[in-house]
Amino acid sequence: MRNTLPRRAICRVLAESDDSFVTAASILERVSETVGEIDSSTVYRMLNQLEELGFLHYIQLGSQSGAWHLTLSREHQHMICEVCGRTLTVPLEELESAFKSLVDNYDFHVSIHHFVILGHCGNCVPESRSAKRALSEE
Amino acid sequence: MRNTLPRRAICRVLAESDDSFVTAASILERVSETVGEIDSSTVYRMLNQLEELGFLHYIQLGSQSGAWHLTLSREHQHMICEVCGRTLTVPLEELESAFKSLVDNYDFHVSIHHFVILGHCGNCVPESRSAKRALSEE
DNA sequence: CTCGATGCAAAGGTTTTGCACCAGG
DNA sequence: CCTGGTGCAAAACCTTTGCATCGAG
Repeated sequence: MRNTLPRRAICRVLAESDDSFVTAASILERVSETVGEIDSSTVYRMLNQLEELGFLHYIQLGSQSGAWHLTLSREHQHMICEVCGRTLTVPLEELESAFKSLVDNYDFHVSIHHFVILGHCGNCVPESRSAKRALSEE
Repeated sequence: MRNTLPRRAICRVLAESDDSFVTAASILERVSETVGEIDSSTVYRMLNQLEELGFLHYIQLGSQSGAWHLTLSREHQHMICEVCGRTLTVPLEELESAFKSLVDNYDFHVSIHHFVILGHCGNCVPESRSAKRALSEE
């Protein structure tokens, strides 16, 4: 893998993301704020490469765009409130008993990096997708 | 809601889907096999209406397209093998203890209809997205 | 008759791909 | 050098939207 400016820029954004989710769009924006414009195809190619190498994991986040996050920390799962968008981090032990029974009873092995648990937090009332769309348009 | 031919056709497909996931594309295909071509915009408008009425729930399934499924049966959750695509149905009790702790400890309420649990089943070996893409192109 | 539903066409957003060119090693 | 990486442009794909028309009630 060659050491190029777009690569360095993307890696820096990923490093700064800590453990949150990044989208292709967010990377493009962040990079253009610092080292300047790079092409979206470069970002996608890079993300896919890093995913193949196992550094990133892909999930489908919103209704439109996908997101990636670092593989580094394996010990937790994410819960996202569908109303306010807040992301909660749950230690995996919290879910281990349930997931263990899935292996025992169904021979199914959960890959925690490939999905998030959706729901709503205590402050929020669940709404329909269209209601959310209407809200976000205001 | 008026009783029109496209509506009847879409509802029939949904009814026949039992509890599996349907995409807009799968509806279009199925309908065109029976009563004939209808427009995709009609399908999307219909699906969004049914979702607002609470008959359907939307989830993000593959990397590109969304999917809907009937709200009817509330008592289970879906697990999808990322390798072979098989869908397993898990009674909610199986997960209830874990999800209960999420309420107790995080005040987070899981909406089981809005996501699936991804992983791999006993027969399959997990692969990267790009490997899957390559496979599906063969 | 009236309003809601449809089909068509076009637009929007995300992601992928072909290609010529450039530059890292 | 030589291969891999880049930007550009264009395409593919899914979904939404504007608009004129049609038909259910």
